[in-house]
This record gives sequence, C-alpha cells and structure tokens, in this order.
Amino acid sequence: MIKGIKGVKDLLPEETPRWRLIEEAARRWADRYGFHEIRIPIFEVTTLFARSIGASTDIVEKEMYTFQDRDGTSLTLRPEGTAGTVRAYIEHNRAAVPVPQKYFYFGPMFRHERPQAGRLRQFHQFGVESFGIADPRADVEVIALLWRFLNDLGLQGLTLEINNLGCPADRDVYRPRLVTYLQQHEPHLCTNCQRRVETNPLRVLDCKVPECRIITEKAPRLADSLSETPRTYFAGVLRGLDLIHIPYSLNHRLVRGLDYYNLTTFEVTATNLGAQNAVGAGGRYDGLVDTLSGPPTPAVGFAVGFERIAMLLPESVLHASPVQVIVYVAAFGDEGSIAGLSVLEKLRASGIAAVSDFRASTLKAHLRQADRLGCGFTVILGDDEVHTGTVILRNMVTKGQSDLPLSSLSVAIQPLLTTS
RNA sequence: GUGGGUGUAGCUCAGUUGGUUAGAGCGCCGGAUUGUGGAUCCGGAGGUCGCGGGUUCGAAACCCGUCAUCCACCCCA
Repeated sequence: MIKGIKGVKDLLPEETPRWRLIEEAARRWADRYGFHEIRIPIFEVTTLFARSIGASTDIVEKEMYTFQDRDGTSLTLRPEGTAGTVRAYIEHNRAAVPVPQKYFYFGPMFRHERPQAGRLRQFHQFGVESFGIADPRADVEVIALLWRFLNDLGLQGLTLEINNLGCPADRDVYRPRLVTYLQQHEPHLCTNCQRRVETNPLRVLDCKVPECRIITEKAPRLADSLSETPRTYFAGVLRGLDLIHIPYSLNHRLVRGLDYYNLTTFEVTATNLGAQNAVGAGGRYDGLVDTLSGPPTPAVGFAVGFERIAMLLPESVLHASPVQVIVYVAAFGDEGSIAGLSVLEKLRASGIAAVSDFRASTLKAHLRQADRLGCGFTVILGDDEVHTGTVILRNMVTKGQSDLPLSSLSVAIQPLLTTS
C-alpha cells in the first residue's frame, strides 16, 4: 500500500467542515479590515527564502524542502508566506498603487521537521501583510484583526503577548551587553543556552528552563537599550490597543525566530495545546522589502496555524452552523428505480439537495441509508407509486407521510421541506 | 537530528509464567419484519498479531534489526 508522506495529513470529509468554518471566519474578518486576497505560488527560488527569513535560522538551515529544477535552479516549497508576498509586491510594483496594499492569504506551508502535536511537515496558515504604512495604527489594525478573528471562533484560553524589538541598531547595542551578562552566569545555564550564548543570545531569554529564567530575569533588558524613536512608536501601538480594548501582556522575553522582524512583535498562545502552544504570531518587518531589492517599505503582518486553531475549536461553534435539509430518494423495483433517477435530477435542478444509495434494492435498505445520511425527508417511490403517479414523502423525524404527485413533485415538495 | 511510548478485526482495546482453534465492546452484514429507518433479540462475516530474522518442542508474548505512528527536545504557526 502506498501511504502518505510522514507529517503530511489527509483532511477527510468529516473534518473539512471544521476547516471551512475557520476559512470563512478568516475571510470575513480580513474583508472587514480592508485586506484583499492574494494567491502566491507554493514554491519559489530558494534564495528568496534564504535572504528574507535569514540564512542562519533553523528554517533555512535544516527545514526547507529544496530541490533542483531541470535547469539546475534551486527551488523550495514555501516554509512561510511573507517572503512570497513581498516578492509579489515588489515584482508587480505595488508600491506605485495609490491605495494601501493590504493582503491576506491562505495555504499550505512546508517544513521538514519531526511531526508532533500541532506540528506537521505540510501545515496551513492564514496570514495578512500590510505594506507601506509606518504608523502605529497599522500595527494595531493587524493585531486587532488577529484577535477578533480568533475570538469570533470561540477559542478559549488565549493570551496576546507583545514586545518591542527596536531597530537593528538597537539590537546591535543590546546584544553585547546581554552576552557579557550571560557569560558571567554561563555555568548555571542549561546546555542548550550555553550554546545559544554564541549562536543566538536573544533566544536565551525565551528558554523555559527555570534556572535560565532566574538568570535572565535579572539580565539587562532590550527595552533599556532602545533609542527614542522605537520607544515612542511602541508606546503608540500600546495606546491604540488600549483604546480599542485589545487585552495584551508585555513580554520582554518575546523574540521571534525569523530575522526580518523589528519594532512590534507579538504572539498569541493557548493553553491546552501541548508543547507547540503558539496559535499565531507576527510583527513589523520594515527592512524586508528593501532587503529583497524593493523600495524601502514599512510593513507589518501575522500568520496563524490552521491545525492549531482546529485543535482549539469548540464543538459548540461547529454545531451552531445551520443544517441543510437533504431529501433521500428511495427508489426501488424495476419501474421505481428508473423513475427515481428522474426524480433525483428534478429535485436537484430545482435547488433541493437530493441523494440516494444505488446499492440499496429494498425499501428497508433505503430507509436505513436515509437515516445514516441524516436526511430529513425520504421520497418513497416503488412500482406501485409509478402506477398511481404519486410518491410518498416521509418526514424522517415525525414519521408523518403524505402523497404527492409524481409529475410536479419538485414544486409540490417545496412547502413541506421544513423540519420544524 | 536526539530521546521516550505504542503497533493484535473497520474503530477502541484485552490477551495470565511462552502452551493447543487469538478474544471483547462498538461498527458491519443477514434474520425476526415478503414495501417502512433508529431500539431490542438471534445469527454471521471479518486477523500477514507492523515487517524481517533469531531463541524454543512450541512465540502475539522473549531477543536483535527494521518500518510506521504518537509524544517530547531542538525550533516554530
């Protein structure tokens, strides 16, 4: 048997309603905030990701699905959506369009990691990117969209954490100060963090080991190394969130794994989600468009993980959606079976959802299938009914039955199709 | 890439110190009901015990290897 690839999952029909619910909510909220859908390729030239995400990040170093095109060009399945969106923004010169360029996207992303709870090799994200607006209100708008969307889905136990990364120059000032401090306490750090002091000192702040947390609690803070402009900007973001009542908590430890973030960075985490507890995250990336040879363009965005939202989605939200009435056509006998095919088609043509199981040859088998398929009504049509020119309409809930004319069934049936 | 758990019927799982024909519940099919579903009762079908090797008179069980899957680390949505 040929099986699916490790970490790549099928979404069977039982699960797709849950996903559609999330997609529809995402579209609804993106629309309300004035974001427009962009559809970008799921693969790009490898250098796009290497340059945007950062050559020394884990994603680029060991998690990308990279392969050669026939002419030898190195291509990569997208590990995230921002790089491709920025590439499209530059390539189509969207900076010249005189209205705000605010995009959203859906789709699969690919990272070669070991699967675990809430993490797959092919996973799905909804993301938004807001280009060209260097105003705290753009950050607030993006964060608000994220927060309203998640709340609309009824997700519980969410926390919005936010931090100010400042500009790259601020971090260049801060990093040596942090490293000096960490080196003084290096023997007491976990082995991971001892390594991180060299490779990525800011990540030590994010470590969950209690001993490391005690040390980093007293470490110099990035906030104290920031210059005046980022401080003012970030204060504006927080003021905006306060004004529209988005609850957040400041987390000076929050540093993102991707190189392109600056200023505002945020993350929504959930309890009851296992070890991978980030539902969505994002931030400002003012330097990225420039890095990819576009015009200097401020930008801010986020991405959320569909799989993680789906895990948190309460059943009540799923059952709240209205149930469509489906008519089952139980056609049996030589003449009934033939007449049933026409009835099915006429019902469908008049806008009624109608199904049948052609394997069933007895009324008993048909009714059993109607029940299993959750049909509210069954049209019973055997040879006897063909001869009298009628059908029997059975309400599967009340068990009430009535005769209807076969010739004008799709009209006669309409007023009766209420389950109440 | 590293560590741990789990692989037995369609699904969830039992299976004693190694012992003869591998079980249960749910589901499925049929009958009780010859043209009326769900409930009940009765009957039935369904297994490469993940795979390969080894130990043994005898392996689902013990050993080695391998694969799959889950969880965790790393890292991230």
